[in-house]
Amino acid sequence: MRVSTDGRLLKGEQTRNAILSRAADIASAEGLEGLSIGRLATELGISKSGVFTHFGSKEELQLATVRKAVELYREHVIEPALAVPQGLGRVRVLLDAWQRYQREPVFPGGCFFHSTMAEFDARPGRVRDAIASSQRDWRDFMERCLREARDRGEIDASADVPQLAFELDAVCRTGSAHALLHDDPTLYDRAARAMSTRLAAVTTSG
Amino acid sequence: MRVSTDGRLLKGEQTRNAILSRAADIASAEGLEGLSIGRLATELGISKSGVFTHFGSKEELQLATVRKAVELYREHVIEPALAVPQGLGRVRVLLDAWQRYQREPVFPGGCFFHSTMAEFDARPGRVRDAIASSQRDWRDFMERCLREARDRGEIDASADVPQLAFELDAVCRTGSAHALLHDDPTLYDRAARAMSTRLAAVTTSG
DNA sequence: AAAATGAACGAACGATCGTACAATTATCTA
DNA sequence: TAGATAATTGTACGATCGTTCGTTCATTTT
Repeated sequence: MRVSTDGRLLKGEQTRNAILSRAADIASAEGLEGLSIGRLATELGISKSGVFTHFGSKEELQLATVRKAVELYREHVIEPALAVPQGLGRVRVLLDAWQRYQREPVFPGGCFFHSTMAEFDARPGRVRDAIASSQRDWRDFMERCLREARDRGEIDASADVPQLAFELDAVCRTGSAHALLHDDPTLYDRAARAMSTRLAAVTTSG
Repeated sequence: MRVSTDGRLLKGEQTRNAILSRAADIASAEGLEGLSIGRLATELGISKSGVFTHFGSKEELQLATVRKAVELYREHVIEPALAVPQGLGRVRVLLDAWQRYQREPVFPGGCFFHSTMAEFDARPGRVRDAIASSQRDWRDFMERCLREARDRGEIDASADVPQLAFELDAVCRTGSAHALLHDDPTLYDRAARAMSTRLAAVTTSG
Protein backbone atom coordinates (compact mmCIF):
# COMPACT_ATOMS: atom_id res chain seq x y z
CA MET A 1 0.00 0.00 0.00
CA ARG A 2 1.87 3.03 -1.32
CA VAL A 3 0.93 6.10 0.69
CA SER A 4 1.43 9.30 -1.20
CA THR A 5 2.53 12.47 0.52
CA ASP A 6 0.93 14.50 -2.23
CA GLY A 7 -2.40 15.78 -0.91
CA ARG A 8 -3.82 16.00 -4.40
CA LEU A 9 -3.22 12.35 -5.23
CA LEU A 10 -4.52 11.41 -1.83
CA LYS A 11 -7.76 13.27 -2.31
CA GLY A 12 -8.11 11.71 -5.75
CA GLU A 13 -7.63 8.22 -4.48
CA GLN A 14 -10.20 8.58 -1.77
CA THR A 15 -12.92 9.88 -4.07
CA ARG A 16 -12.05 7.11 -6.49
CA ASN A 17 -12.55 4.70 -3.66
CA ALA A 18 -15.87 6.27 -2.70
CA ILE A 19 -17.00 5.91 -6.29
CA LEU A 20 -16.04 2.25 -6.43
CA SER A 21 -17.72 1.40 -3.14
CA ARG A 22 -20.94 2.86 -4.37
CA ALA A 23 -20.46 1.28 -7.78
CA ALA A 24 -20.07 -2.18 -6.26
CA ASP A 25 -23.25 -1.67 -4.25
CA ILE A 26 -25.23 -0.54 -7.25
CA ALA A 27 -23.87 -3.27 -9.50
CA SER A 28 -24.78 -5.99 -7.02
CA ALA A 29 -28.41 -4.89 -7.32
CA GLU A 30 -28.71 -3.50 -10.83
CA GLY A 31 -25.82 -5.11 -12.64
CA LEU A 32 -22.67 -3.69 -14.15
CA GLU A 33 -24.59 -2.41 -17.16
CA GLY A 34 -27.25 -0.84 -14.98
CA LEU A 35 -24.40 1.07 -13.40
CA SER A 36 -24.40 4.56 -14.88
CA ILE A 37 -21.88 7.34 -14.55
CA GLY A 38 -24.55 9.99 -14.24
CA ARG A 39 -26.24 8.19 -11.42
CA LEU A 40 -22.99 7.66 -9.56
CA ALA A 41 -22.26 11.37 -9.89
CA THR A 42 -25.66 12.39 -8.58
CA GLU A 43 -25.61 10.01 -5.64
CA LEU A 44 -22.11 11.01 -4.61
CA GLY A 45 -22.67 14.70 -5.13
CA ILE A 46 -19.90 15.12 -7.68
CA SER A 47 -19.97 15.99 -11.33
CA LYS A 48 -20.40 13.48 -14.11
CA SER A 49 -17.05 14.39 -15.59
CA GLY A 50 -15.53 14.13 -12.15
CA VAL A 51 -16.56 10.50 -12.06
CA PHE A 52 -15.67 9.83 -15.67
CA THR A 53 -12.12 11.14 -15.62
CA HIS A 54 -11.19 8.70 -12.90
CA PHE A 55 -11.71 5.82 -15.30
CA GLY A 56 -11.73 7.06 -18.87
CA SER A 57 -14.44 4.73 -20.06
CA LYS A 58 -17.37 2.82 -18.74
CA GLU A 59 -15.66 -0.51 -19.34
CA GLU A 60 -12.74 0.62 -17.24
CA LEU A 61 -15.14 1.65 -14.49
CA GLN A 62 -16.73 -1.79 -14.64
CA LEU A 63 -13.35 -3.49 -14.43
CA ALA A 64 -12.33 -1.36 -11.48
CA THR A 65 -15.63 -2.19 -9.82
CA VAL A 66 -14.96 -5.90 -10.24
CA ARG A 67 -11.55 -5.46 -8.66
CA LYS A 68 -13.12 -3.58 -5.77
CA ALA A 69 -15.65 -6.36 -5.26
CA VAL A 70 -12.87 -8.94 -5.27
CA GLU A 71 -11.15 -6.93 -2.58
CA LEU A 72 -14.29 -6.92 -0.43
CA TYR A 73 -14.81 -10.60 -1.03
CA ARG A 74 -11.26 -11.36 0.06
CA GLU A 75 -11.71 -9.31 3.18
CA HIS A 76 -14.97 -10.94 4.25
CA VAL A 77 -14.51 -14.53 3.11
CA ILE A 78 -10.89 -15.39 2.39
CA GLU A 79 -9.10 -13.65 5.20
CA PRO A 80 -11.10 -15.19 8.06
CA ALA A 81 -10.14 -18.58 6.66
CA LEU A 82 -6.48 -17.68 6.31
CA ALA A 83 -6.47 -16.58 9.93
CA VAL A 84 -6.93 -20.14 11.20
CA PRO A 85 -4.74 -23.22 10.72
CA GLN A 86 -5.12 -25.42 7.67
CA GLY A 87 -7.41 -28.39 7.74
CA LEU A 88 -11.05 -29.11 8.37
CA GLY A 89 -11.21 -26.21 10.82
CA ARG A 90 -10.26 -23.80 8.09
CA VAL A 91 -12.83 -25.30 5.77
CA ARG A 92 -15.51 -24.75 8.39
CA VAL A 93 -14.42 -21.18 9.00
CA LEU A 94 -14.40 -20.56 5.26
CA LEU A 95 -17.92 -21.84 4.77
CA ASP A 96 -19.16 -19.93 7.79
CA ALA A 97 -17.59 -16.70 6.63
CA TRP A 98 -19.03 -17.27 3.22
CA GLN A 99 -22.55 -17.70 4.52
CA ARG A 100 -22.19 -14.68 6.73
CA TYR A 101 -21.04 -12.70 3.71
CA GLN A 102 -24.17 -13.76 1.86
CA ARG A 103 -26.55 -12.88 4.64
CA GLU A 104 -25.01 -9.66 5.82
CA PRO A 105 -25.51 -6.79 3.49
CA VAL A 106 -21.91 -6.67 2.33
CA PHE A 107 -23.60 -5.98 -0.98
CA PRO A 108 -27.18 -4.71 -0.82
CA GLY A 109 -28.19 -6.57 -3.97
CA GLY A 110 -26.90 -9.97 -2.94
CA CYS A 111 -23.57 -11.47 -3.88
CA PHE A 112 -21.89 -9.20 -6.41
CA PHE A 113 -20.43 -12.14 -8.26
CA HIS A 114 -23.63 -14.08 -8.55
CA SER A 115 -25.34 -11.08 -10.13
CA THR A 116 -22.59 -10.08 -12.49
CA MET A 117 -21.70 -13.62 -13.47
CA ALA A 118 -25.23 -14.23 -14.67
CA GLU A 119 -25.12 -10.90 -16.44
CA PHE A 120 -21.87 -11.47 -18.30
CA ASP A 121 -22.09 -15.21 -18.91
CA ALA A 122 -22.84 -14.74 -22.53
CA ARG A 123 -21.26 -11.37 -23.14
CA PRO A 124 -17.66 -11.65 -24.35
CA GLY A 125 -15.19 -9.00 -23.37
CA ARG A 126 -12.75 -7.91 -20.73
CA VAL A 127 -15.38 -7.64 -18.03
CA ARG A 128 -16.49 -11.20 -18.50
CA ASP A 129 -12.87 -12.33 -18.46
CA ALA A 130 -12.29 -10.55 -15.17
CA ILE A 131 -15.36 -12.12 -13.61
CA ALA A 132 -14.43 -15.56 -14.91
CA SER A 133 -10.94 -15.18 -13.52
CA SER A 134 -12.26 -14.19 -10.11
CA GLN A 135 -14.45 -17.28 -10.09
CA ARG A 136 -11.50 -19.49 -10.95
CA ASP A 137 -9.54 -17.97 -8.11
CA TRP A 138 -12.41 -18.62 -5.71
CA ARG A 139 -12.80 -22.20 -6.86
CA ASP A 140 -9.06 -22.79 -6.60
CA PHE A 141 -8.96 -21.42 -3.08
CA MET A 142 -11.86 -23.58 -2.01
CA GLU A 143 -10.27 -26.66 -3.51
CA ARG A 144 -6.98 -25.83 -1.84
CA CYS A 145 -8.64 -25.63 1.58
CA LEU A 146 -10.40 -28.93 1.01
CA ARG A 147 -7.19 -30.57 -0.17
CA GLU A 148 -5.35 -29.36 2.90
CA ALA A 149 -8.00 -31.03 5.05
CA ARG A 150 -7.79 -34.20 3.00
CA ASP A 151 -4.00 -34.28 3.23
CA ARG A 152 -4.42 -34.13 7.00
CA GLY A 153 -6.69 -37.11 6.94
CA GLU A 154 -9.67 -35.09 8.13
CA ILE A 155 -11.51 -35.70 4.89
CA ASP A 156 -11.79 -39.05 3.12
CA ALA A 157 -8.81 -39.75 0.88
CA SER A 158 -11.25 -40.91 -1.76
CA ALA A 159 -13.17 -37.62 -1.79
CA ASP A 160 -13.39 -35.87 -5.14
CA VAL A 161 -12.28 -32.39 -4.15
CA PRO A 162 -13.24 -30.46 -7.31
CA GLN A 163 -16.63 -32.11 -7.32
CA LEU A 164 -17.12 -31.34 -3.65
CA ALA A 165 -16.09 -27.73 -4.12
CA PHE A 166 -18.48 -27.40 -7.02
CA GLU A 167 -21.40 -28.74 -5.03
CA LEU A 168 -20.74 -26.59 -2.00
CA ASP A 169 -20.49 -23.58 -4.27
CA ALA A 170 -23.73 -24.48 -6.01
CA VAL A 171 -25.92 -24.83 -2.94
CA CYS A 172 -24.57 -21.75 -1.20
CA ARG A 173 -25.01 -19.39 -4.11
CA THR A 174 -28.36 -20.82 -5.13
CA GLY A 175 -29.67 -20.62 -1.59
CA SER A 176 -28.74 -16.97 -1.38
CA ALA A 177 -30.29 -16.22 -4.74
CA HIS A 178 -33.58 -17.82 -3.75
CA ALA A 179 -33.54 -16.21 -0.33
CA LEU A 180 -33.29 -12.82 -1.99
CA LEU A 181 -35.79 -13.49 -4.75
CA HIS A 182 -38.46 -14.86 -2.43
CA ASP A 183 -37.49 -12.69 0.48
CA ASP A 184 -37.26 -15.79 2.63
CA PRO A 185 -34.21 -16.09 4.90
CA THR A 186 -34.96 -19.71 5.71
CA LEU A 187 -33.51 -20.52 2.31
CA TYR A 188 -30.11 -19.57 3.65
CA ASP A 189 -30.64 -22.26 6.25
CA ARG A 190 -31.54 -24.78 3.63
CA ALA A 191 -28.27 -24.07 1.88
CA ALA A 192 -26.42 -24.30 5.18
CA ARG A 193 -27.94 -27.70 5.87
CA ALA A 194 -26.98 -28.96 2.44
CA MET A 195 -23.43 -27.78 2.94
CA SER A 196 -22.96 -29.28 6.37
CA THR A 197 -24.41 -32.69 5.46
CA ARG A 198 -22.36 -32.72 2.28
CA LEU A 199 -19.27 -31.98 4.29
CA ALA A 200 -20.17 -34.46 7.02
CA ALA A 201 -20.47 -37.17 4.38
CA VAL A 202 -16.77 -36.93 3.56
CA THR A 203 -15.25 -36.16 6.95
CA THR A 204 -13.48 -39.11 8.48
CA SER A 205 -15.31 -40.31 11.53
CA GLY A 206 -12.16 -40.02 13.67
CA MET B 1 -55.59 -22.14 -28.26
CA ARG B 2 -58.27 -19.85 -29.75
CA VAL B 3 -57.80 -19.62 -33.51
CA SER B 4 -59.22 -16.46 -34.98
CA THR B 5 -60.73 -16.33 -38.43
CA ASP B 6 -59.92 -12.65 -38.69
CA GLY B 7 -56.77 -12.25 -40.78
CA ARG B 8 -55.92 -9.02 -39.08
CA LEU B 9 -55.90 -10.46 -35.57
CA LEU B 10 -53.99 -13.43 -36.88
CA LYS B 11 -51.29 -11.29 -38.38
CA GLY B 12 -51.07 -9.30 -35.20
CA GLU B 13 -50.70 -12.36 -33.04
CA GLN B 14 -47.96 -13.82 -35.18
CA THR B 15 -45.85 -10.66 -35.16
CA ARG B 16 -46.41 -10.41 -31.44
CA ASN B 17 -45.12 -13.93 -31.18
CA ALA B 18 -42.10 -13.19 -33.35
CA ILE B 19 -41.30 -10.23 -31.13
CA LEU B 20 -41.52 -12.33 -27.97
CA SER B 21 -39.37 -15.11 -29.36
CA ARG B 22 -36.64 -12.69 -30.18
CA ALA B 23 -37.16 -10.88 -26.88
CA ALA B 24 -36.67 -14.08 -24.91
CA ASP B 25 -33.47 -14.80 -26.81
CA ILE B 26 -32.08 -11.34 -26.22
CA ALA B 27 -33.10 -11.29 -22.57
CA SER B 28 -31.41 -14.61 -21.88
CA ALA B 29 -28.12 -13.05 -22.95
CA GLU B 30 -28.47 -9.37 -22.11
CA GLY B 31 -31.17 -9.37 -19.47
CA LEU B 32 -34.67 -7.99 -19.44
CA GLU B 33 -33.37 -4.47 -18.94
CA GLY B 34 -30.88 -4.85 -21.77
CA LEU B 35 -33.86 -5.64 -23.92
CA SER B 36 -34.75 -2.54 -25.90
CA ILE B 37 -37.73 -1.76 -28.08
CA GLY B 38 -35.63 -0.03 -30.72
CA ARG B 39 -33.32 -2.97 -31.06
CA LEU B 40 -36.18 -5.42 -31.34
CA ALA B 41 -37.69 -3.28 -34.09
CA THR B 42 -34.44 -3.10 -36.04
CA GLU B 43 -33.69 -6.80 -35.79
CA LEU B 44 -37.20 -7.79 -36.80
CA GLY B 45 -37.48 -5.24 -39.58
CA ILE B 46 -40.53 -3.49 -38.17
CA SER B 47 -41.02 -0.02 -36.79
CA LYS B 48 -40.35 0.94 -33.23
CA SER B 49 -43.95 1.95 -32.71
CA GLY B 50 -45.02 -1.32 -34.29
CA VAL B 51 -43.26 -3.13 -31.49
CA PHE B 52 -44.34 -0.73 -28.82
CA THR B 53 -48.09 -0.76 -29.48
CA HIS B 54 -48.21 -4.50 -28.99
CA PHE B 55 -47.37 -4.03 -25.33
CA GLY B 56 -47.98 -0.44 -24.33
CA SER B 57 -45.00 -0.20 -22.01
CA LYS B 58 -41.63 -1.74 -21.52
CA GLU B 59 -42.68 -3.41 -18.31
CA GLU B 60 -45.55 -5.10 -20.12
CA LEU B 61 -43.12 -6.28 -22.78
CA GLN B 62 -40.90 -7.73 -20.06
CA LEU B 63 -43.83 -9.50 -18.44
CA ALA B 64 -44.94 -10.94 -21.77
CA THR B 65 -41.38 -12.08 -22.38
CA VAL B 66 -41.33 -13.89 -19.06
CA ARG B 67 -44.58 -15.63 -19.97
CA LYS B 68 -43.14 -16.63 -23.32
CA ALA B 69 -40.06 -18.06 -21.63
CA VAL B 70 -42.26 -20.02 -19.24
CA GLU B 71 -44.06 -21.44 -22.24
CA LEU B 72 -40.79 -22.55 -23.82
CA TYR B 73 -39.63 -23.99 -20.53
CA ARG B 74 -42.80 -26.00 -20.16
CA GLU B 75 -42.45 -27.30 -23.67
CA HIS B 76 -38.84 -28.42 -23.31
CA VAL B 77 -38.69 -29.56 -19.70
CA ILE B 78 -42.12 -30.17 -18.19
CA GLU B 79 -43.94 -31.84 -21.05
CA PRO B 80 -41.39 -34.61 -21.64
CA ALA B 81 -41.81 -35.54 -17.98
CA LEU B 82 -45.58 -35.47 -18.12
CA ALA B 83 -45.45 -37.81 -21.11
CA VAL B 84 -44.17 -40.70 -18.99
CA PRO B 85 -45.75 -42.42 -15.97
CA GLN B 86 -45.26 -41.06 -12.48
CA GLY B 87 -42.44 -42.30 -10.33
CA LEU B 88 -38.68 -42.50 -10.48
CA GLY B 89 -38.84 -42.87 -14.26
CA ARG B 90 -40.52 -39.50 -14.56
CA VAL B 91 -37.95 -37.94 -12.28
CA ARG B 92 -35.17 -39.26 -14.50
CA VAL B 93 -36.88 -37.99 -17.65
CA LEU B 94 -37.41 -34.62 -16.02
CA LEU B 95 -33.78 -34.25 -15.04
CA ASP B 96 -32.63 -35.41 -18.46
CA ALA B 97 -34.92 -33.00 -20.27
CA TRP B 98 -33.74 -30.24 -18.00
CA GLN B 99 -30.10 -30.86 -18.74
CA ARG B 100 -30.81 -31.08 -22.45
CA TYR B 101 -32.64 -27.77 -22.20
CA GLN B 102 -29.57 -26.22 -20.59
CA ARG B 103 -27.12 -27.54 -23.15
CA GLU B 104 -29.14 -27.04 -26.29
CA PRO B 105 -29.45 -23.46 -27.34
CA VAL B 106 -33.10 -23.15 -26.40
CA PHE B 107 -31.92 -19.76 -25.22
CA PRO B 108 -28.67 -18.48 -26.71
CA GLY B 109 -27.65 -16.76 -23.49
CA GLY B 110 -28.13 -19.70 -21.19
CA CYS B 111 -31.19 -20.42 -19.11
CA PHE B 112 -33.54 -17.45 -19.32
CA PHE B 113 -34.57 -17.84 -15.71
CA HIS B 114 -31.10 -18.04 -14.31
CA SER B 115 -30.18 -14.77 -16.02
CA THR B 116 -33.32 -12.86 -15.19
CA MET B 117 -33.58 -14.17 -11.67
CA ALA B 118 -30.14 -12.84 -10.85
CA GLU B 119 -31.09 -9.59 -12.53
CA PHE B 120 -34.35 -9.04 -10.65
CA ASP B 121 -33.57 -10.65 -7.28
CA ALA B 122 -33.18 -7.24 -5.68
CA ARG B 123 -35.46 -5.17 -7.88
CA PRO B 124 -39.02 -5.04 -6.59
CA GLY B 125 -41.87 -4.89 -9.05
CA ARG B 126 -44.20 -6.93 -11.17
CA VAL B 127 -41.40 -8.44 -13.24
CA ARG B 128 -39.66 -9.79 -10.19
CA ASP B 129 -42.96 -11.17 -8.92
CA ALA B 130 -43.54 -12.96 -12.21
CA ILE B 131 -40.08 -14.48 -12.13
CA ALA B 132 -40.44 -15.50 -8.51
CA SER B 133 -43.77 -17.10 -9.24
CA SER B 134 -42.33 -19.08 -12.14
CA GLN B 135 -39.58 -20.34 -9.87
CA ARG B 136 -42.10 -21.44 -7.27
CA ASP B 137 -44.02 -23.31 -9.95
CA TRP B 138 -40.86 -25.03 -11.09
CA ARG B 139 -39.88 -25.98 -7.55
CA ASP B 140 -43.39 -27.27 -6.85
CA PHE B 141 -43.40 -29.39 -9.96
CA MET B 142 -40.05 -30.87 -9.12
CA GLU B 143 -41.14 -31.66 -5.59
CA ARG B 144 -44.34 -33.19 -6.88
CA CYS B 145 -42.42 -35.55 -9.18
CA LEU B 146 -40.11 -36.55 -6.34
CA ARG B 147 -43.02 -37.11 -4.00
CA GLU B 148 -44.73 -39.32 -6.56
CA ALA B 149 -41.62 -41.46 -6.70
CA ARG B 150 -41.42 -41.57 -2.94
CA ASP B 151 -45.07 -42.55 -2.63
CA ARG B 152 -44.31 -45.45 -4.95
CA GLY B 153 -41.51 -46.58 -2.72
CA GLU B 154 -38.87 -45.87 -5.33
CA ILE B 155 -37.30 -43.20 -3.17
CA ASP B 156 -36.56 -43.55 0.53
CA ALA B 157 -39.56 -42.69 2.68
CA SER B 158 -37.22 -40.68 4.89
CA ALA B 159 -35.98 -38.49 2.04
CA ASP B 160 -36.45 -34.76 2.52
CA VAL B 161 -38.11 -33.88 -0.76
CA PRO B 162 -37.88 -30.07 -0.63
CA GLN B 163 -34.26 -30.29 0.38
CA LEU B 164 -33.55 -32.76 -2.39
CA ALA B 165 -35.32 -30.60 -4.97
CA PHE B 166 -33.34 -27.59 -3.81
CA GLU B 167 -30.03 -29.38 -4.15
CA LEU B 168 -30.79 -30.79 -7.59
CA ASP B 169 -31.85 -27.35 -8.72
CA ALA B 170 -28.70 -25.79 -7.31
CA VAL B 171 -26.18 -28.05 -9.01
CA CYS B 172 -27.91 -28.03 -12.36
CA ARG B 173 -28.25 -24.29 -12.68
CA THR B 174 -24.81 -23.60 -11.27
CA GLY B 175 -23.21 -26.11 -13.61
CA SER B 176 -24.80 -24.45 -16.59
CA ALA B 177 -23.79 -21.01 -15.43
CA HIS B 178 -20.17 -22.04 -15.04
CA ALA B 179 -20.17 -23.94 -18.31
CA LEU B 180 -21.27 -20.79 -20.08
CA LEU B 181 -18.98 -18.43 -18.21
CA HIS B 182 -15.86 -20.53 -18.71
CA ASP B 183 -16.93 -21.89 -22.07
CA ASP B 184 -16.33 -25.37 -20.73
CA PRO B 185 -19.02 -27.99 -21.47
CA THR B 186 -17.47 -30.50 -19.06
CA LEU B 187 -19.09 -28.47 -16.31
CA TYR B 188 -22.45 -29.70 -17.51
CA ASP B 189 -21.11 -33.18 -16.85
CA ARG B 190 -20.03 -32.24 -13.39
CA ALA B 191 -23.53 -31.10 -12.63
CA ALA B 192 -24.95 -34.26 -14.14
CA ARG B 193 -22.72 -36.37 -11.94
CA ALA B 194 -23.77 -34.47 -8.85
CA MET B 195 -27.41 -34.93 -9.73
CA SER B 196 -27.22 -38.64 -10.41
CA THR B 197 -25.24 -39.45 -7.28
CA ARG B 198 -27.56 -37.29 -5.21
CA LEU B 199 -30.51 -39.15 -6.64
CA ALA B 200 -28.86 -42.54 -6.28
CA ALA B 201 -28.32 -41.83 -2.60
CA VAL B 202 -32.06 -41.76 -1.95
CA THR B 203 -33.34 -44.40 -4.35
CA THR B 204 -34.38 -47.61 -2.64
CA SER B 205 -32.04 -50.41 -3.57
CA GLY B 206 -34.94 -52.66 -4.55
C1' DA C 1 7.07 33.98 -7.06
C1' DA C 2 6.52 31.13 -11.22
C1' DA C 3 5.56 27.00 -13.31
C1' DA C 4 3.64 22.53 -13.32
C1' DT C 5 0.47 19.14 -11.78
C1' DG C 6 -3.89 16.86 -10.89
C1' DA C 7 -8.71 16.75 -9.36
C1' DA C 8 -13.01 18.38 -10.39
C1' DC C 9 -16.19 21.10 -13.12
C1' DG C 10 -19.68 22.83 -16.76
C1' DA C 11 -21.33 22.65 -21.18
C1' DA C 12 -22.18 20.34 -25.12
C1' DC C 13 -22.00 16.28 -28.53
C1' DG C 14 -24.62 12.48 -30.93
C1' DA C 15 -26.98 8.38 -29.86
C1' DT C 16 -30.45 5.83 -27.81
C1' DC C 17 -33.89 5.16 -24.52
C1' DG C 18 -39.24 4.77 -23.53
C1' DT C 19 -43.34 6.98 -24.80
C1' DA C 20 -47.13 9.65 -27.25
C1' DC C 21 -50.18 10.61 -31.05
C1' DA C 22 -51.98 11.32 -35.44
C1' DA C 23 -51.91 9.22 -40.08
C1' DT C 24 -51.94 5.21 -43.05
C1' DT C 25 -52.90 0.70 -44.74
C1' DA C 26 -55.12 -3.63 -44.97
C1' DT C 27 -58.86 -6.46 -43.66
C1' DC C 28 -63.45 -7.61 -42.13
C1' DT C 29 -68.46 -6.36 -41.42
C1' DA C 30 -72.96 -4.48 -42.67
C1' DT D 1 -69.80 -0.30 -51.67
C1' DA D 2 -69.39 2.30 -47.24
C1' DG D 3 -67.86 2.10 -42.80
C1' DA D 4 -65.71 0.03 -38.87
C1' DT D 5 -61.67 -2.22 -37.01
C1' DA D 6 -57.00 -3.46 -36.07
C1' DA D 7 -52.16 -3.60 -37.26
C1' DT D 8 -48.58 -0.77 -38.48
C1' DT D 9 -46.18 3.47 -39.51
C1' DG D 10 -43.80 8.23 -39.12
C1' DT D 11 -42.64 11.88 -36.47
C1' DA D 12 -41.62 13.98 -32.45
C1' DC D 13 -40.94 14.54 -27.34
C1' DG D 14 -37.94 14.79 -23.14
C1' DA D 15 -34.64 12.13 -20.61
C1' DT D 16 -30.55 9.81 -20.14
C1' DC D 17 -26.66 7.48 -21.89
C1' DG D 18 -21.23 7.59 -22.61
C1' DT D 19 -17.96 10.74 -24.11
C1' DT D 20 -15.19 15.04 -25.35
C1' DC D 21 -13.22 19.40 -24.41
C1' DG D 22 -11.73 23.52 -22.39
C1' DT D 23 -11.63 25.63 -17.91
C1' DT D 24 -11.13 26.42 -12.88
C1' DC D 25 -8.92 25.84 -8.60
C1' DA D 26 -5.98 24.02 -5.09
C1' DT D 27 -1.65 21.97 -4.28
C1' DT D 28 3.12 20.82 -5.17
C1' DT D 29 7.48 21.55 -7.26
C1' DT D 30 11.05 24.50 -9.10
